[in-house]
Amino acid sequence: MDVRGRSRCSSNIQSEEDVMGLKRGPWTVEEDLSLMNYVASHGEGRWNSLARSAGLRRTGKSCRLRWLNYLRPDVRRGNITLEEQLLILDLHSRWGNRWSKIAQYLPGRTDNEIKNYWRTRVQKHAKQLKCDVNSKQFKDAMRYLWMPRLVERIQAAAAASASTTTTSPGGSIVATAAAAAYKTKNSSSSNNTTSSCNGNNDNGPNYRPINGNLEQLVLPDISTKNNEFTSARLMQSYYTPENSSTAASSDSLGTQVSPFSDVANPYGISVYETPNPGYVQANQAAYQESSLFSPPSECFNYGSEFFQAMDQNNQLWLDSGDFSDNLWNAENVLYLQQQLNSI
DNA sequence: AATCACGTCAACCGCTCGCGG
DNA sequence: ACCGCGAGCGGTTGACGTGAT
Repeated sequence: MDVRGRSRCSSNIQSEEDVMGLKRGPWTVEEDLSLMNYVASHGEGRWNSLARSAGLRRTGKSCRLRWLNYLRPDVRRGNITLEEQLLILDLHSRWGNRWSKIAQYLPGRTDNEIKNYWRTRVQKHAKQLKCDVNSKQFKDAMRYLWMPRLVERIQAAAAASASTTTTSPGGSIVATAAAAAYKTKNSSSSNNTTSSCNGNNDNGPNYRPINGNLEQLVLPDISTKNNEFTSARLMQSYYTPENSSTAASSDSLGTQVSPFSDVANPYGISVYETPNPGYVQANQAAYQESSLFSPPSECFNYGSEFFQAMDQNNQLWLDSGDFSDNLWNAENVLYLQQQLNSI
């Protein structure tokens, strides 16, 4: 349990809330248990009345947030994996700050967590490079430098994992999907590369297997609420349980046990099970075509020089330890700054 | 040991949207 | 068409942790 002692509320608001009988700030264990027990027996929704009925001196908003971001059984905690980083970068390039939409493709991760990751990690790197996180330069640096390196790291980890027959921690997203989408997008329409960040391209990711081993990897549209069941079934067909390398059957829909439940439930209480949002596993081979991340030269006029220079600097991208930290070390940042400034 | 600076992330805020009356 | 309410979303805040000095 990681309830920190916070009292961030101003004294004025605090006193008003006290008058109203409402509590703010960090949740106590007792409050968590009350909320979990109530949701377990009555389900989610109608948060204001839920708060009252459960005897919680909290706003409905607060209850909803606490449940969604912390108490939900399938909330996944821990570091953002390389695969998840790749997905976040890719999906953010498509949708921008649509955190909840991005979170839909990272099972167990909340929009809040993804948002925090973006602000604390990605924006920090943009700051280091002295360019705006929304600038084309930074986006291209992500797309053609950061993400390819992430893919390489994922491949290396997968190879190492295969050789030692260990499994990926936490059954995390097998995010070759993002790279597969990359491949598809970059090879089919180079213009998308530069237009996908403005919100016009609001289609769902079109993750397809490059090698064709999997029958279908087009991620279904999960944004439509009135076809939730259909979407769930579709996604279930892409769902890959932890430690499995093949797509799972959809027969267990509705009784799917979250692969993350062991680490997600802070109190070890099984509240209820929901159809687990599926996720895509594309074949690792999707990455291995040499032209995968070659920047389409027509998309941005500095591409060839920028990236040839990168390729020529053999030492620059040699990674050890944490990928992102290594990639963005002082030397690399300086080099990137020089490249960006020369554009 | 004390202090400072910075990163992390849970929680709150304000706003928008959708729905029912 | 309008209104009120609940739900959800993105942005922001600030307490806490941790490493550096």
